[in-house]
Amino acid sequence: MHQRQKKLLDMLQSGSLQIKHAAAQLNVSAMTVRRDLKELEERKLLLRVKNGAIPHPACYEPEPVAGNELMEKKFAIANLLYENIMPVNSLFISTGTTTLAFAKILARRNKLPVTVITNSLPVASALFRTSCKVILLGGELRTNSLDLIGPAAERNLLEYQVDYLISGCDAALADYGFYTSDVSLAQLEQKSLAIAHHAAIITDSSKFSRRALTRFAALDEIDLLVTDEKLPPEYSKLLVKSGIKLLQTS
Amino acid sequence: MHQRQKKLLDMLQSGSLQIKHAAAQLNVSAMTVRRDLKELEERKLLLRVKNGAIPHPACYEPEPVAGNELMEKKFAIANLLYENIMPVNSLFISTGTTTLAFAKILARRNKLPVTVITNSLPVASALFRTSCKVILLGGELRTNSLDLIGPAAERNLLEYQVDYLISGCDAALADYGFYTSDVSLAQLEQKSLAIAHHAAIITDSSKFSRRALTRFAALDEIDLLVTDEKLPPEYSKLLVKSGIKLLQTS
DNA sequence: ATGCAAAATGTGAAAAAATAACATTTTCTT
DNA sequence: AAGAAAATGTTATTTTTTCACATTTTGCAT
Repeated sequence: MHQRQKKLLDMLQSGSLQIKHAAAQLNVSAMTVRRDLKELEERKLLLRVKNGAIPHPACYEPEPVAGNELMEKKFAIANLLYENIMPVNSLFISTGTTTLAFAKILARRNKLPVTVITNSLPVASALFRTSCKVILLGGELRTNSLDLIGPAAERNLLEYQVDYLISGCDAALADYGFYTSDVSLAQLEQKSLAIAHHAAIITDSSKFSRRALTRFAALDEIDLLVTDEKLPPEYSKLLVKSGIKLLQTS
Repeated sequence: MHQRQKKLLDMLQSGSLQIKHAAAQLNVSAMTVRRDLKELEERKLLLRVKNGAIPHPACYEPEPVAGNELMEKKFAIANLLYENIMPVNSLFISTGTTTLAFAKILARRNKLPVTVITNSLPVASALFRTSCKVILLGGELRTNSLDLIGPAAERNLLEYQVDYLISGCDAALADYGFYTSDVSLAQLEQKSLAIAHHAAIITDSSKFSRRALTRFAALDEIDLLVTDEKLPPEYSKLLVKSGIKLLQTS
């Protein structure tokens, strides 16, 4: 990396950076600074804002949001869940983009003191400075999904009890259960089922009829499923027959 | 808050927001959206970027400091520490703004696989997508300082051993020791000293001759102290006499 | 209801910033 | 040392933002 780009990152460390100021300090034209900032932004090292740049908010989302359309659907689902389970005293919110959407809705709508246990940094951060008390499981941080899994997280989990487990899934019902593509995560999900009085799964309908690596829950372990309106009827029947309360966005 | 502003925040939840798009969707002029965004930005609810806005990224930063003079000093100190202890295999990085500066330097300069244990979310997030393996202690999240303290964190800590402890302090040497103003944090710091082979404290010289609530370390428990050039000579002598290696920025 | 004041919103001009295209300088290779 | 390639600077163009002011809406007292 160019020496000058390193200096730009240095300047950024103290919070933010203005193009004019940086150009003067480095004795180059504003255009050059712009070009550097553009390159550094592409490498996810910073974020350009009007007039300059700020450090990359790496924490904020596991993935740099791609499909807004799907996200809106997820928020609708999360919102429906919120309206149907609140108020509760304690929640476990698992890792995932749909569960993160739920956390954000909780952050904005809930004014009561709720204890939230989570293994996801984005979820914890979404509840930053809200009325929620947040307990984060410890363990090894997976830096792609920004969550904590593994033996340490599982040990921590067993010290708590919650009213509701909120979880997503990568695949549903293929052979009657809920699946995730990560083995260690499945293990953690299984243990969270054990500490929760009720369990809800939120997922968009595209996950049905898919398969994924590991099953973490059988049908009768789940109390509530929230999804969108496009769920094929054969699945609805199956869910209802298994005693799962089914909610769909309209 | 105005209904429309709530809607804007809603749109933002899915990642980002474009002024034109939002104006069309809300049936108002772009100017009105701009005005709303400006107001919401002042309330720290979002960040305006070219053409729109993104959610407020400061989630993992304790304070959204911009252009802090003291911060530059902290980076100089942290940098000096980096040059003197690296390479190591494992580190415990405690919570604090100076230790966060160290984490950022580590993130940028280090290319080797280092295991970092921390109780600070900002530190964990600074090491996001680096060669470092990050272990986060579990426990209750303090949402002001974004760190984890308490019994759960302490229990977690005891399962590890590290080469170096990196810690800051709120006060130093008043009656020969290192102090913090938070009792639970002091307790955690004491335990981290027990699991570390070496201990370093990084702090600016303004902390000397101050007092703070709780002592977490005696002089002989510390191996290395890094501070700036303004440390009064009587303290240097005292430190060196206690066998502490002293480093000062120039 | 009516009129008035205050607030909110819209409009177009002006300023500022980002981009693009092109000119110039520097660096590297042979 | 020449030429190509890369980096940087300059200027023009486009886009975005801001500002000032006109218009509409809202709230409230009469």
